Amino acid sequence: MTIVTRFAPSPTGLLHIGGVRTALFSWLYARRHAGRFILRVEDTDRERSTDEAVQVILDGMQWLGLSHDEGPYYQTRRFDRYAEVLGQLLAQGKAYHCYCSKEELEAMRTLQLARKEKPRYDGRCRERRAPVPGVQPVVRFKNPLAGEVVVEDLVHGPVVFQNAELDDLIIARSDGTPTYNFCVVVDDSDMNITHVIRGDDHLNNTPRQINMLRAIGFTPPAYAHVAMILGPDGAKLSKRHGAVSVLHYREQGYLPEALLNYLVRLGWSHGDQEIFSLDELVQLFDIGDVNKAASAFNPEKLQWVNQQHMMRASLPYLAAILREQLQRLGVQTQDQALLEGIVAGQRERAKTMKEMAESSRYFFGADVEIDEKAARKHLGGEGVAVLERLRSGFAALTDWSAAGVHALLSDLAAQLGVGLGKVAQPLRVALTGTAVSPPIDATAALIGKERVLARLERALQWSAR
RNA sequence: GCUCCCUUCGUCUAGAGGCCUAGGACAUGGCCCUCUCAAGGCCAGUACACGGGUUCGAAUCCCGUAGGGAGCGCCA
Repeated sequence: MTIVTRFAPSPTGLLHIGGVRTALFSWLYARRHAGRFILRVEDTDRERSTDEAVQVILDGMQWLGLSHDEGPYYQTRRFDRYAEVLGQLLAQGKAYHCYCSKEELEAMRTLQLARKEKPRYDGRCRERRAPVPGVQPVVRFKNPLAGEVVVEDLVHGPVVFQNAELDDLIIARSDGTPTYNFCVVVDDSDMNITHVIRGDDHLNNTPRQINMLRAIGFTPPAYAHVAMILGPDGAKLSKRHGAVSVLHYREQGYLPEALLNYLVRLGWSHGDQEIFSLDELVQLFDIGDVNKAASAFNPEKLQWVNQQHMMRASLPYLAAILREQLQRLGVQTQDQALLEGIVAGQRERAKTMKEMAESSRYFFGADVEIDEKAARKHLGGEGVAVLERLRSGFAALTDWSAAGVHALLSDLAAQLGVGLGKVAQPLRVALTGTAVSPPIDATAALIGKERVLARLERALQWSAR
């Protein structure tokens, strides 16, 4: 049997990391078993669904590389099909029209709550024969009255629900449009979904869906309900710390494979391994190994994971991302060698590609902005003499490479009888404007002789002012 | 209120009765390396929610309690 999973987000809010994680689990499970992965947009709530949210889902999935084999399907384009199944259920007496008014229903609920009962529809229209004039009825599914439904959940194990706890839910509104639970059931059945992997907020819906699935003659799929992601404070994820569009992470300079790696480790592990390539995940992931408990989102660890991936990624790949990030800062460049050189020098001192771009501005443009504090510390006093010696030394340097620069610096330090730091720091401030950069020999090599000499000159001017 | 779910370091997790005086990772502190900052290496502290059982033996099994979460919509 071919494994078929799906990711079925509703575009009523922007796709965030919680959704991404369930998408990832579904995708991984399908890939792991050489199955199919379907993308389905559950947009039946026309009031709250937005085109922007749909776009974020599409763009986000693409950025992350979570490719689908089918779809995207849109529920709003399948209304004819839902109407067809609805008609069948009605004809077979498995669903019925309910003429209760919202007021009537509301009264019923408050009464039940007052009696400390679980609010539920009492089925008063179940056996009604005659329509009520002037009332557009809703359609309710006739849920079994007795017995139990067992959800064989892949992460929770068997979960038992009593049918007596369930009521006859509305599957079509009075305007004829189908509701969520019904659409899901028809879709999962039509699309031959074998494994439903979703948030555990749906666990309570599952017995109803199983009953409906059986009513339309489909063997229910396997289910796996995964816990949600909490904010760093352990509370529900909010806009403050992560309930933002996934694309936000792209803007912030995170690598898609790093985000995925971080997310998969929330509730899943493989021994002591922390860093995984996507291929490894496809090999190792199993939905049955996922934890039951919710986990908190930890931005620091995400950063660490991101840097680990940066240190492992290829130079050309990172160079392309760095170029995009630089563009956001208004720096345009096509110099591939320079970009790769920067990546090589910066990737172990930046947590994100955005941070790398921000701390690499001195590789571009003619001048650098000199940081006052760093300049005061390194460009004054004995630094001046160092800078002057450097100026003449560099002017005469023919081997313009990191090794060549390094040789010059060590010689100078030896001549002056000081440590390398006494030479390197003034030079660093002169070249980068700051006291922090990749190794100064490599940095100087990347910046180039012409600009190095110009910046040395300018630093000397700063000292003399 | 009712139903369902969850509970190991601050955080992510390992752990499927003896290997656990509970392992790894992030974060934190210290040391080392070092031209800066990092990266890397080493070291340190901090956890089995609580209470009862079962057992020669429990983080692991059972039962309660507490705490947290979800659902109970003509929302998805």
